[in-house]
Amino acid sequence: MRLVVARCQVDYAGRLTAHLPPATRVIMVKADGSVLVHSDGGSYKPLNWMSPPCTLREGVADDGVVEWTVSAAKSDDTLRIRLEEVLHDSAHELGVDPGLRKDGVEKHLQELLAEHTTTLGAGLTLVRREHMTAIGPVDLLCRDTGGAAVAVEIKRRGDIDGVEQLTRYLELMNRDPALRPVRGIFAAQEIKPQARVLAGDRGIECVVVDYDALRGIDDPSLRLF
Amino acid sequence: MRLVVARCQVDYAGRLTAHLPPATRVIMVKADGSVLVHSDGGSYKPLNWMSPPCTLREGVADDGVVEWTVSAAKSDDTLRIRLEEVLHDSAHELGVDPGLRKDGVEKHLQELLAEHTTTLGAGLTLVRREHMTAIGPVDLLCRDTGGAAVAVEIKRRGDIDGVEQLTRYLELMNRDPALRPVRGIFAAQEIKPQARVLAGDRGIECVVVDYDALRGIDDPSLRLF
DNA sequence: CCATAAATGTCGATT
DNA sequence: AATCGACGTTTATGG
Repeated sequence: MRLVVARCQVDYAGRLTAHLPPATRVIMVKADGSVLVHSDGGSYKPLNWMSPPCTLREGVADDGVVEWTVSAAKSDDTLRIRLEEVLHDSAHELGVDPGLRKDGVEKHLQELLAEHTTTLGAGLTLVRREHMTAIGPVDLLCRDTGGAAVAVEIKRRGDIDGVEQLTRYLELMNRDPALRPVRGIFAAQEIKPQARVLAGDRGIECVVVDYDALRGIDDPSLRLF
Repeated sequence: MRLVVARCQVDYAGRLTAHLPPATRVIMVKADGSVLVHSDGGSYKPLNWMSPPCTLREGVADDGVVEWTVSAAKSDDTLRIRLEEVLHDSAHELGVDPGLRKDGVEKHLQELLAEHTTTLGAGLTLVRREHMTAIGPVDLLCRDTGGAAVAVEIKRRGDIDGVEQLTRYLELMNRDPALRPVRGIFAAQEIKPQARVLAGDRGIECVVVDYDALRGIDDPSLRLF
């Protein structure tokens, strides 16, 4: 890992073209050759970058300024960095990273809801998780007290896309005489207004689920701090 | 901007929980308090991070190890970094960045296609760009040689979402007696097979557009290098 | 300020 | 390798 702080100008040409006027920035060159140009604000996204696999070639422009040309290996994407004034330049041996362990995403929410289907509606019972259809798996297939099938789509954030997805499943499942009629439930920690409206128009019920309550907010073993 | 290279352990708790075992990494602390933890590989996304607005508090753990606690201002997201061994620590004044200029995204593609509607189909003429409907603007509204309305949805990458979007517009527009019948064209630089199949099923025509050809690939003033 | 759509999205899983 | 869906998405844009 090489860290450079420099007054620089950057140009990118690839899927789009982009230009950064001269200013002082941090340039990160990773062991795999990838390059990140960061400013002192914004969030984790660099102003400009080149993803691996790529190669860095150091050269000198016509006016004598040091210039890096970073070229992608598979496409003709190119990043050109003019280093007008280098304020810091250091290299560091980092080694291979053991990587990140995650917990708490949609899969976990699905597991919890599968075990607590009544959260979605009184009397609902689970038939199976990941019920397969021709166009993909439905998160939960349930039956209500009347024995009718209920397809459940689970999202962390209930967006319009999720409603469309569930609509496609329902359309398909309702062609199956063995299942018909199938109604839909759209379950999420948060449901966007537009998604709610579309769901209503499609006769799909919306349920907002409380992840922390399901997980058991009082269980101290699940809290890090 | 502060740059720290250190053997560290990181824990995040917020919308999910995540853990990084001890290893040497680069930690970037930006002027706005945001923190990025980078390894020596991967792409531009940090292993862990905290977005602004947030505050960094430096403390010492029970075992004497220096520990940073970064807390988000608006949520209770927390990032905890145990600095087991600091190999490098430097601070740099960067100043405000003038920002990025971009060119070549969807809007530009839409401008180009608006001026060259025949690329989408022989005899097509433009009625207007950004034709407003109750659920949002249709990229292009055209008429064909027979005078029938044609709604065009433009994407850089033609995905299933875009087909769904156009479908919603068409459904709505076909309820309008003044426009009916309206057919659809899905235009993109690249169209995914699944999107193509769905479009076919909906009676929507797919057109792959060559951005470079439209822009005029031979115009040297548009080439950076 | 809230809501939605785009992104040089990135990332992981699965075909 | 290609495709698909999720993401602590982030970021820009319009109401």
